[in-house]
Amino acid sequence: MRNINSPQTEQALLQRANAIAGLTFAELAEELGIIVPPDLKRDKGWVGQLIETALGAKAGSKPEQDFAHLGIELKTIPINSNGYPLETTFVSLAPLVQNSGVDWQHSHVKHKLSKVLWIPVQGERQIPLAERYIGSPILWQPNSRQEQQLRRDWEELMDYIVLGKVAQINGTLGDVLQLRPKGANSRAITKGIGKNGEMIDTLPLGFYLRKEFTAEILQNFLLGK
DNA sequence: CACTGATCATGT
DNA sequence: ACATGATCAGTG
Repeated sequence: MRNINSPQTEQALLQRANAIAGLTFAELAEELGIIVPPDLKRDKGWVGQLIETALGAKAGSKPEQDFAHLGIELKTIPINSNGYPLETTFVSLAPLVQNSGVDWQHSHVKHKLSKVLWIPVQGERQIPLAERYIGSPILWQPNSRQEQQLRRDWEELMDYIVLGKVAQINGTLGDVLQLRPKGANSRAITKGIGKNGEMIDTLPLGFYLRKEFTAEILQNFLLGK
């Protein structure tokens, strides 16, 4: 696999992202010497890692933005033929303990979403993985209304966590941000706060952006907003 | 058929 | 277990 250096400026990153727009996964994978799997069933993160490699993001599991020196997080987003998101977007794990005093301004969610480079990709399963196209990049920062929506949901959801109501949490809570399981499987365990304030074993949860929210980001870009 | 809950791969 | 990258798939 060819090594690609990390872009040193936002402009250079955007230039690279624009350069791969219009390629199929097969075309980009060949350039990079990467094998395209038959489907994503056992390679759910493959598209994200393909784009990371192409744009020079460091691979790995480090808990920081993809382009920390640029303050930019990279996200691929699968869309249908109408340009509408096919999936929610994972943001970060929810802190289920040691979270008293954490406010929105210092939250992982706010930090991760402060600046995101979205790469729309074709995601419909009827299209063979190799033949799916990469779309044009969208560099996004939340506007004041979007940040207010995120903050309101984050604060509501964190209240459940801090007040020992994790057992009452489900994916229906939150207008634009939701909490859903995030782990190897339903047997995954982490520490949380119980209804009497005690430490309990519970399912790890992650913050996800609802499709309606990311759809607005993509739509605003098309409208030149 | 959209959505929530479940799941997969990999590195630390 | 937790962080990265996400999509799968049963069901209301």
